Amino acid sequence: MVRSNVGGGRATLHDVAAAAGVSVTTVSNYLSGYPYMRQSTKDRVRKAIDELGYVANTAARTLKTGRTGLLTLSVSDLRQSYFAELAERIIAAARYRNYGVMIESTGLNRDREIGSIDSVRRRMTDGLITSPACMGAGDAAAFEGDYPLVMLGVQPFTAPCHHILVDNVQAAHDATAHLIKADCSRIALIGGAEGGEESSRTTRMRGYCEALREAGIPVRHELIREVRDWNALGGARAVTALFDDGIRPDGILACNDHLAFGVMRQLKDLGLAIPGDVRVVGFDNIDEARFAIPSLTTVDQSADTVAIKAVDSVIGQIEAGTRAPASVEHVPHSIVYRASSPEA
Amino acid sequence: MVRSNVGGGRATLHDVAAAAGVSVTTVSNYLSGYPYMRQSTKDRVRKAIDELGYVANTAARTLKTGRTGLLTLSVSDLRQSYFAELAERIIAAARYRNYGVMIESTGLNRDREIGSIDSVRRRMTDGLITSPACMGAGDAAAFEGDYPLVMLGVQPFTAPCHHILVDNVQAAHDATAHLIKADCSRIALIGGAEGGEESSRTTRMRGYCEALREAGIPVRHELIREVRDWNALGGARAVTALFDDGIRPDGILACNDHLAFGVMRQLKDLGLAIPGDVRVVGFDNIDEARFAIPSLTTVDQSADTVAIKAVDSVIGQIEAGTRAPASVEHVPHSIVYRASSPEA
DNA sequence: CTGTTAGCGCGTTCAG
DNA sequence: CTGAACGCGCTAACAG
Repeated sequence: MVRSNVGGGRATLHDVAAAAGVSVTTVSNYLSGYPYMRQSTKDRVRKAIDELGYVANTAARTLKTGRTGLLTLSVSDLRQSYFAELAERIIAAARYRNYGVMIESTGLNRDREIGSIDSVRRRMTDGLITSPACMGAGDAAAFEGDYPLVMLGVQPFTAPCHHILVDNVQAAHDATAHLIKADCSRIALIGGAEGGEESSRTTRMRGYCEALREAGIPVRHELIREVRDWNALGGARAVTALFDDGIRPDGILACNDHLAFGVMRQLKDLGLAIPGDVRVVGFDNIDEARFAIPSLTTVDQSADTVAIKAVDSVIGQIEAGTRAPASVEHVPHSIVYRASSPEA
Repeated sequence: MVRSNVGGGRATLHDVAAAAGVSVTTVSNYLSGYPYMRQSTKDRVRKAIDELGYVANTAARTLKTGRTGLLTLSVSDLRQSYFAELAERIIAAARYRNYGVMIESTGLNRDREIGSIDSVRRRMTDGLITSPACMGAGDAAAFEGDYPLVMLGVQPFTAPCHHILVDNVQAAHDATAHLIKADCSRIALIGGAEGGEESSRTTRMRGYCEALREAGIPVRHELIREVRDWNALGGARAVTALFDDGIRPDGILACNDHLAFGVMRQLKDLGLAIPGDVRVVGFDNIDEARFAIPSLTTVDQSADTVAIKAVDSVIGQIEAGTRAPASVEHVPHSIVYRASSPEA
């Protein structure tokens, strides 16, 4: 019978020791699985622990050991399905390793992205996994330090840490090549950007251009549409703009799945068939992509692999007591073929 | 010039005190905004802090004060947009109050739902906001205790704490009444359940039945379809099953927006017009609902209000040092009219 | 206005 | 195999 005296939660190691008629060391040893102990002692301790509903105080342990058992995950917006799915997997991977995850949502705010290192600086958390979206080329220094850190996603700076991401240039290249192979010649890119700092926008743009060039198709800038907010509305508007400009693409590569959903919606409203008149490919392979109308062909970013690698890396650093050397690790990507653009 | 000695993070209050030539109390006072201090002392302390790159150690403070500045949010699956949006808002509300949020994802596992109280039992976290989905009528005792707790969503038990939720019966009633007012007479309910423990499924079902009865429309059980997983696939399948059984609804109330997306997809594939042939109403008002094809009429659950109330409540309890008395608080709901079923 | 001091609860020596 | 004692870094009395 456990007495959950959670709130008033008195019982301390001393109480247990007193109740069991042993010393605190003995209880501590018992708790950490120290083997050389009389069975009768073990039983007494176990009984005392149960009766008192003893639960170790994390703060005291942390103060002593320097470990909180917590990780910080910093993303820009959990409402973006990609991040929600990534978070879900990171929580699962961390849980498996007996770590908890504190989530910081920075809402596309550079200062808050930088500020997310605070939780580890204050030792509230043992390490940081971050995916900044608004930091500039000069911001690398913000991450200088020796605390455990893993960086996720394309960045305009060279992070002084382990950096995990898919090869966005190659991924966009592959997706574009797929459309070309399916006989598309007027391929639009929704969400790409021609200039600005290195980001998903620019790298996916580069892959797109590369693939076109390799196929001998000239890059037409009217086909490239920047979109600020990568959501369905942005995708729909981009299609409208495209058609308003008299452009009739036969293939569309959207920089994420939400954009692709909006693209498909607008194409349908214009009376176009997918993939008959226009093929559509997205990016991220979020859960909803399977259920879209039609189901969406998309680039899988192996969020699961990223999650596991990120958690392994940061915990490895925690256990090693020092940051991993700077390095870039590309995780594999793949195209998931569905109805919006079947494999050619 | 800040030396970010995060990892090796030595500098302690004593170091700062020594460097500034004052005592630890003075530094501590300075840090907590104690007003009665000579400006020159303040300056010396500030300077020492900057030079040493001092950052307070949370664990030590926690050990002393008993507060971690962390909340636990426990949900079943962050990939469900409703929870992602709720989490985002709870993080924002907590952040505003200078609290961090640790997220527990329990994946429809009862034991893990119960286990989510562990983080507060171990005092790793100051309070818990939880939205269990798999606990039974007999599980109320699991939440006995005096720690700060807020329960969210319909539950089969009377939670011994502050419990925040929308009135699901009334909400489903309103949604159904809206369809009736729009001249629907064969209204299907997707995701409702006729039996089983009290849950969103059964309460929404009750509201649906009530509204029909009030309008003098008999409840036809073939129109009610249980769906295990409330995602688009489930919604699409339910529609298929409905039509396979020879049933032709003219209005469909889906128990969440994802179901509604699948419903709409399947209706379209069957060549039916929305809202012309069939009107569709969802539940939750997730962000994507605005962008669906057609845009989705849905019941808004005021996730934002829930988030703010939940955070306020749990922090209130933390500050009061005791759990709030058991109480049920209904937050307002509203129907957001969009293209899938415009206001009659 | 500032300094001294005693714990918070746990892990970890070091004796016995 | 077990017990006593110290200290992690900070806050809060309490003195001065």
